[in-house]
Amino acid sequence: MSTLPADLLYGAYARERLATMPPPADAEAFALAYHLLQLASLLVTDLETRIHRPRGLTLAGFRLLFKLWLLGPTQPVRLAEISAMSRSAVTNAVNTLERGGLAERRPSPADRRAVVVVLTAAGETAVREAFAEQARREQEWFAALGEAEREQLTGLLTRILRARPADVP
Amino acid sequence: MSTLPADLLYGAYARERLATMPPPADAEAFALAYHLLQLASLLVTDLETRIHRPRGLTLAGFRLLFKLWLLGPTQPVRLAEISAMSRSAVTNAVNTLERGGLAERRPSPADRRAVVVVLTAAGETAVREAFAEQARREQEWFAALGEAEREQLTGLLTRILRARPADVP
DNA sequence: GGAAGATTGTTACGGCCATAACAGTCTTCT
DNA sequence: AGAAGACTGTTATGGCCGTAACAATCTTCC
Repeated sequence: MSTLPADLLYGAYARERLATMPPPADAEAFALAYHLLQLASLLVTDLETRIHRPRGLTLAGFRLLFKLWLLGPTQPVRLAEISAMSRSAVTNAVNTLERGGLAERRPSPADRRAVVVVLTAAGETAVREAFAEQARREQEWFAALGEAEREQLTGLLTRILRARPADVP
Repeated sequence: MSTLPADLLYGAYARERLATMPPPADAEAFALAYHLLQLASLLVTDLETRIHRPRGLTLAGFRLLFKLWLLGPTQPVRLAEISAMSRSAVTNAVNTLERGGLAERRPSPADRRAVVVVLTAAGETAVREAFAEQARREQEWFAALGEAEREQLTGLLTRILRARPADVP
C-alpha cells in the first residue's frame, strides 16, 4: 500500500469540502479542473526539465520546432494562432532558436511585412531527437491507461476544446 | 457548419502525419498530450484574464488563497508541496498577497525557522467572490460533456496522476 | 553535549509570457 | 489615385516561475 501524493490528498479533501457547499460551488467541476491543470502542470515541468532543458531547448522552443518540422516554412502569425501564444512570444522564441542555429527567418516573397520561419539542418536533427525522447516519456506517463481508455480520454478533451466558450481566443 | 479552430486543425493534421511514422512516434500518445496541454493552457489563460486579473489577483495567487481558505493557516513548504510550485514561487506569491492585504505571515510557535500563512478578512471575501465566478466559468467550459462523462474524464485524469512516473516530484 | 546533516524561508538571477505601443506594409472603399 | 483602416512583426515593460546559494534553525547520531 502506497501513500497518495500530497496534491492528490489535497484534491480529494477539497472535493469533499466543496460537496457540502451550496451552488455555484460545484465539487465535480472543481475536481475536473483541478486534476486537469495539475496533470498538465506536472507533465509540462517533467518534459521541460527532463528532456528539453538538458538539450538546450525550452518546451515552447521545441513545440515551435516540431510545428516547423511538420508544416514547413511558416509565418510567425500562423505559429501564434495554432500555439495559443502571442505574436511577441513567437518573436522571442524564434530569436532563441535563431541564436542556437536551429531556425532562420526569411523575408516573405509575397508580403513585405511578413517573415517566414524555416528549420535549419541542425534544427531538424534536434527536433527528431527530442521528439523521440518526448514520445517515449509520454508513453510512460500514459501507461496506466489501456489503449481504448487513452482514446476515450483524448475524445473527451477534444469535445471540450471544440465547444470552447465563444469568447475564448 | 462552423470552421474548426486553428489549433484543432493543426492537432488533427499532426496526428495523421505521426500515424505514418515508425516508433517511437506514437500518434495517439501525441494527440492525448497535445489536447491535454492545449486545453489546460486555454483554460488557465481564460480564468486568469477574465476573472482573476480584473480583480487584482493572479491565478497562482487565487489558488493559494483558496487553499488557505480550505486548510486554514499553513506553512509555505506545505503549500509548495500540494501546489507543484517551488518554495521561492510561494514566497513571491505570498508577498503579493500580503501587499494586497489578503494574507499575512505569522511566526510559527513550534519552529522558529517556519512561518505560517493566514488569510485576512479581506482575503476571505476576495476568495469567496473569485471562487464563485471561477466555478461558473468552469461550468461553461465543461458544459459540452454530460455529468457521467465529466466524472469519467476526472477518473481517467486521476488514474494517470496516481500512476505518475516514480521520479516526478 | 556536540558536531554533521537536513530543513525552512528568502534572495539573486535568468527565462518565458502577455499587454501595449510602434513603424512599415497591405487592403478597402470612394 | 488616394485616404482610412487593418494587419505583421518588433520592442519595452512588468509579472510569474525555477534553480542555486544563503543564513538560521532543527534533527540525528555518536
